[in-house]
Amino acid sequence: MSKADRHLALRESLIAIAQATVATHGLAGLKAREVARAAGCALGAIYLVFPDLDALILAVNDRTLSAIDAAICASLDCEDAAPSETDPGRQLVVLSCAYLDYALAHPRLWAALFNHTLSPGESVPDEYRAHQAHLFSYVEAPLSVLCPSLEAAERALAARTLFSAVHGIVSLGVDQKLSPIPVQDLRNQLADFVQVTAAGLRHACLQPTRNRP
Amino acid sequence: MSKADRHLALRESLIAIAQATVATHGLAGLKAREVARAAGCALGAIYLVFPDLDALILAVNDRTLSAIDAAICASLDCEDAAPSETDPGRQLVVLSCAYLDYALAHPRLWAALFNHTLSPGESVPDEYRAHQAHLFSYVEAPLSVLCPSLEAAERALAARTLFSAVHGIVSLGVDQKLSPIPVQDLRNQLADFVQVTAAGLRHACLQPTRNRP
DNA sequence: AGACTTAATTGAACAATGTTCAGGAGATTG
DNA sequence: CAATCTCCTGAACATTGTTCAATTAAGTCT
Repeated sequence: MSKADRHLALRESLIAIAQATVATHGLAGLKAREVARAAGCALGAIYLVFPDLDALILAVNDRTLSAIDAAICASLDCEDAAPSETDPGRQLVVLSCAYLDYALAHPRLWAALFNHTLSPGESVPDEYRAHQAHLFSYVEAPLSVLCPSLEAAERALAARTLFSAVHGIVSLGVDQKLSPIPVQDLRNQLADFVQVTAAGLRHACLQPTRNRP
Repeated sequence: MSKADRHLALRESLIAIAQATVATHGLAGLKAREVARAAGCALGAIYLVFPDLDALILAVNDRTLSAIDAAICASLDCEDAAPSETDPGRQLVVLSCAYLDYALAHPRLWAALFNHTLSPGESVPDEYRAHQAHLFSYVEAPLSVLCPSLEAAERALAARTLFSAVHGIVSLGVDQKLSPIPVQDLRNQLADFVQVTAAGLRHACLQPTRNRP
């Protein structure tokens, strides 16, 4: 086994262990010594693969983004016995619920995406950004049906906004600091909200009168 | 000066110093020794006033919630030369923009509200929860005009959902991990989004057909 | 006022953490 | 086999939050 191979194998091992740790104990439960022990390597070996623990967390988050992407993709495909859902509003509801479902199923991995604040001066890798953009792109398809008149740049912006709104509902819905809300209520609120917003969007794009303060 | 007074004075001092520190350096910049030095007290004195640093952070966050409340209240009152804005959609836009403006003006204090995850087993104080509920209540007034048919509980839930959506747009709008978006674009997106959703809500509440997956 | 008791406050010590780097272990070469 | 070089180790360091024995201050009684 070559040096590069060992390097890669250790990298994989560390990411897998960190992922499992974050999934069960959250970001705060990730300790360098624990990871090293679980991986069967020396403490310092971590720093031969990652510049610091932040980079390891970033790698875990990258995996999480992939998993969310896969979950959303799957929700679009199988789509509960109705093979081709063509109503864009309903499509957006399906997307949103898939996002919510992932957050509920893997709350700590999901939280790690947003709780982790990178050290000052550091910037996220391009691949990470690409993953985020890919998630937004799922929103763009129904949006272009809803509002065909939008330019590409406008549509991208609107997709980001809509995604952010859904994220906010999910985020504060599962937040421990807010009064807890029953899961079914949360799901209903999210679905209704997306449906209403889709209806509003369809209507607004036919007669685009903008009212800004 | 009685014991209780000194206690209270030190408490005030610690909160003020912590607030200033978080405002300039973020949550991660809050160090027990720094705070003690700035307050002119011993390291251990902090723990005579707060059980741990988390409690101090919670106190700072409580102040931030008050400040946001005040900012939102002010935005409703002064309302750019138009003394009585009666359109509920516009009212919601004003509220949202006030929230965005606070986040932009005090990004680190605002981020501290959501980045801080409380230790397992601990729960937030009731006063904190009351502050959050009060923020939601601002949304309820326009909402009850938009959808008069809603029950009180439904309206409270809807207000929470709408607040969460706005929060999400603001949150991901200022997030360093997403590609940066010009402030003016963000403001426009937020205003348009709220307006569109308000229109959708008004329409949906006249003929409440719910479509859930 | 002075001696004694009680309470409040201190900051050195502790434990837990991320990160580094002098040195050792093992492979490669002459 | 010695010399050299590469890779890896884990003890040591710096920085944290938190505690608690020791010290100082406050109060009380005669």
